[in-house]
Amino acid sequence: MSAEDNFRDRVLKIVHLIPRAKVLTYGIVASLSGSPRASRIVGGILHQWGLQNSLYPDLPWQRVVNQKGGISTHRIGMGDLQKKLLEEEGVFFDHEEKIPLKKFLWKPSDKMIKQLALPDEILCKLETKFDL
DNA sequence: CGGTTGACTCGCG
DNA sequence: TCGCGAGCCAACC
Repeated sequence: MSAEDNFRDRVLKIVHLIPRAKVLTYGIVASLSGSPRASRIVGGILHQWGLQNSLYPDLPWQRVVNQKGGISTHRIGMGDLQKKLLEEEGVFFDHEEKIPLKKFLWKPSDKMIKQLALPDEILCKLETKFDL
C-alpha cells in the first residue's frame, strides 16, 4: 500500500473501494490508477485475479463494467455470474442489458480523488468521464 | 528482454 | 446515431 505500488496494485485498491450497488468503468479505474489509456490492462488484471484469486478474496470485481454500462465478461464465461451479483446488490439493467450509468456510476468523493494525487491532465480526463 | 495479448476506448466515416 | 477499425500499454511468459 505504499506510494510505489505498481499499476496492478493501484487497480485492485480502487476496485476494492467501489461501494455496493455502484459501478465504475474500466477507463475510470485506469484513470484513477494513474494511466487513463490502460483500460484494457484493468480488464486483464481483473481476469488474472480471477484465475488465481488469493490476493484480495473479497474483491468486488463485478462492479467494473464497460463504458456503455454493459458486461464485458460474457466471452470468458463470467457474464451471467457478474450480472447476477450486480442484481443481487440492487443494480438493474435496461432492456438492452445495459446498466443506467446515470444512476449507478460511482463518483468518488473529491477528498478521495485528492488523496490519489493525480496529475491535472488526468483529473481533467476524469471529469469528462463522469458527465454523461 | 521482447513479442504477444486483450474483462477496452475513442474517433472517424 | 452507430459500427468498426486502429490505437492503447502493463502484464505475462
